[in-house]
Amino acid sequence: MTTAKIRPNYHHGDLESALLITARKFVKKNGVESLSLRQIAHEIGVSPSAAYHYYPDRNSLLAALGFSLFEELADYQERELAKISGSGSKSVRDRYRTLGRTYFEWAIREPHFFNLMFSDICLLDKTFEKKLEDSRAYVNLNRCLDELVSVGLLDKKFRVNTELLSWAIVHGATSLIVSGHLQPEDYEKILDSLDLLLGIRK
Amino acid sequence: MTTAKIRPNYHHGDLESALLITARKFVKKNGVESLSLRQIAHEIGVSPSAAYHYYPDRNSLLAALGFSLFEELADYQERELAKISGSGSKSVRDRYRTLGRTYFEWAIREPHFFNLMFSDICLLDKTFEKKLEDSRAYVNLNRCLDELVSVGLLDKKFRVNTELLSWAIVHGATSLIVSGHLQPEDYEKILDSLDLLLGIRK
DNA sequence: TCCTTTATCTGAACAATGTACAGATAATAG
DNA sequence: CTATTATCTGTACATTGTTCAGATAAAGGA
Repeated sequence: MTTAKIRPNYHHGDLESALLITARKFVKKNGVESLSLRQIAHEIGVSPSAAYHYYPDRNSLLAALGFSLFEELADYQERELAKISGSGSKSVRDRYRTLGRTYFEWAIREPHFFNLMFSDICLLDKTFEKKLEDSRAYVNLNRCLDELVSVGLLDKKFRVNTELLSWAIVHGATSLIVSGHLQPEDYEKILDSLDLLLGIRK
Repeated sequence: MTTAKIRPNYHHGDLESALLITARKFVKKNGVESLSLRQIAHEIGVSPSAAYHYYPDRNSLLAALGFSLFEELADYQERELAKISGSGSKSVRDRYRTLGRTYFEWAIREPHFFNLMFSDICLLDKTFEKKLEDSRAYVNLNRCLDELVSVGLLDKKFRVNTELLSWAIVHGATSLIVSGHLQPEDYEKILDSLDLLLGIRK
């Protein structure tokens, strides 16, 4: 339970994370455009300008939110990965599929989050570029591809930028579906088309 | 009475397309967020509310702009396609590559356009879904894939949803690069990785 | 030609927004 | 207990999207 504050006005106590949590709720429901700093401040119970002590402007708050959403996605992916035990050929393949499936499903479930994460709002945060190699989702993908090699499902000489290709396919399908240019059922079609080309039978 | 009627303020003549043209200029320069109906109206020389005679709100103007940008992209693609003559194996393969390359290059050159086209602003226009089959870019892609089959570069039995797969790969790579999560040089890496998997040598 | 109708645009107004800034208030350190 | 610092308020300003009554020009009919 939260600590009972005698004075909820001055010194909120944890305004910085309260701003993030409330912003998350607003974006989740109505998307980035509808987010209003004043509404957030009102909901928390602080003055409209209180947020400026933690974030220089509206976009900075949104960027911080976007950054945290990458962690959320990785959390979800790792939770789903954990459900698959073993290191056999079938398990590794399942894990590889799961990485893509979770990416897609998460975006379908929270399209507003997905749009924020890949909008130019999160672009101004230059730390993103450096963080790519350290991104948990990216690390998990690379590890999974290495497992595919070690288990004999992917020849070592073919493992050249396969993490980029995998990401591009899953992200492309997801993005086109989230933006309404393709239908949700097209996700499976796209992966099946690739499998067919690669000579993989289900 | 206040404004001099020397200049034809009333009845601009072609305000609807002037709005589109000016909106295009603003989005091209600073993106969707920065677009202001009042600035547009001021630049054209009409009152702030003049636009509402042609578009019910700001997003409708942006959606109309986004729609026209799909045509612009198709124009550019067809112009580049026209530079490649012949129906031989090499020409067809060149055309296929060109479709992807132009998609990517266009997005890199006009990232704000690309973002608008695949934003949820252009989602509310329900006509988009129906127009997919009629979209020139989509038609060109399908035609090109059929040519790949007829020229022997793609076995007929593998041509299942390959247009969706192709689009997803190119769009995914492009989107990740435009959003700053990958670098421009990754586009070639991704296509090369696919070629390697498919056993295609350059 | 004059009159009526219709399409097009203006002007003023309103509520909401992001943001800046001076000062009030509470927590903290000495 | 006092001085300092971090945190938040209150006010203010410019800008925005949008509405709406009415002005103006164009078009059509007599």
